[in-house]
Amino acid sequence: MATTRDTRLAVAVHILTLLAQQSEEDPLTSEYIAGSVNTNPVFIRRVLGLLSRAGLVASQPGVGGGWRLQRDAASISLLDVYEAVGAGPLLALHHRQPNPDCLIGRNIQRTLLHYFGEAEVAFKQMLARQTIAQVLERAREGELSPPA
Amino acid sequence: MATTRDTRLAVAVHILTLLAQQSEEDPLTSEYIAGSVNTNPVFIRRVLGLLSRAGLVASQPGVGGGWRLQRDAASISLLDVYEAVGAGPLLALHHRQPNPDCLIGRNIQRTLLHYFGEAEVAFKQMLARQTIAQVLERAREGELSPPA
DNA sequence: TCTATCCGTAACCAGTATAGTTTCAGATCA
DNA sequence: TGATCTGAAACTATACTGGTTACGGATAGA
Repeated sequence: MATTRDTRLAVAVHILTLLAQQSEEDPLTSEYIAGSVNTNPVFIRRVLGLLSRAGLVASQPGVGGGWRLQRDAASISLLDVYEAVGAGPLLALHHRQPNPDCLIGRNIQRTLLHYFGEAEVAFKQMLARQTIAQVLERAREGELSPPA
Repeated sequence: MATTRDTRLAVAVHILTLLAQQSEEDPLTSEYIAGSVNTNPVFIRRVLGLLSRAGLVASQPGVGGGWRLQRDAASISLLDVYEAVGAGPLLALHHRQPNPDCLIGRNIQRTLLHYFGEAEVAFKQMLARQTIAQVLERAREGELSPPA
C-alpha cells in the first residue's frame, strides 16, 4: 500500500517520542518500534538512519541492541526533526520555466520564491518552538482526559 | 512529463497576476495564459475552474472571450488562492492507525494534529498578508534591477 | 568459536498523484 | 452559420511513497 503522502515526519516524531519515554539502558529495536507505528521495520530503519545522521539517535547492533536518543528530548525541536528527515520546500514552483518573453513569466518564480519563502519561515519558526519532550507530555496528558 | 509535486498554487498565482495586469475589457484565453506559464491550456483551465468556483475569476466563452478577475487584485490574498486550489494539509499523519495498545501509539496522532496544526496556522497567517497586487508589483520591480 | 540477534542497505513492487495530451460537446458572437 | 472559446472526460507517462524480501556485517553471550 502507499496512500502517497510523505509520512516520514510523523513517523520520526513518533519514534523519537517512544525513545524519549525509554530508559537509557533499554534501547528499542526497529521491530518493536514498527509494532507501535504499525508499519514494517525496514521503513523504521530508513527513518532512523536519517535521524542518526542528524545526531538525534544512535544504534547498537546485536543481542540486546537497538536505538536510543542521543540528545535530551527537551532539546530536540520539531524543526530539528523536520530538517533531519530532509523534506523539500512546502510549495513547489512551476515544473517548466515560464515564458521569458512575458513580463510575468520571467519574474514570477523569483517573486514566488520570496513570498512562499516567508510563509515557510513562519512555519519553521513555529516548529522550532515545539519539542519532543512537549509531544511526550501532551500524549501522556491525553490519557487523563475521559475518552470521547 | 510530470515531475510530481503539486504546482497548482504557483500556477494559480501566476494566472491571477497575469489577469491583474490586464484591463477589464480584454480577457485572456487559456491558450494565451498557457503560453506564459509554459504548459498546456487544459491544465490552465483546470486551475481556472478552481479559481472560478472560489469566485476569484470568471470566464466568457466564444469569440473574444476568456478570463478576467472578479475581485480587486489587492483584495485577493495568497491564502485565498491557497484555499481555492484546495491543497491538503502540509504535513501528513501515519497512513495506517498506530498501535492502540501502546501509550504513544494511541495518542500520537491527536498530538501531532495539534502541533502540526499550529505550524500550519502560522504558515497560513503569513499567506493571508500577501496579495496578488503585491506579487504583481514585485514582479514589475524585478524588471528595474539590472540582470545578474 | 559459534550462534542468535539486530542493524544497514539494496532491490523490487504496488498504489497513487501530477500534469500532459487528445477529444468533443456546448456556449457565444460576428 | 461558422469561428472561437470554455468545460470536462479519458487516457498516458512519470515519479514518489512505503511495503516486502533478502542478505551482509556487527555485537554479545554461551
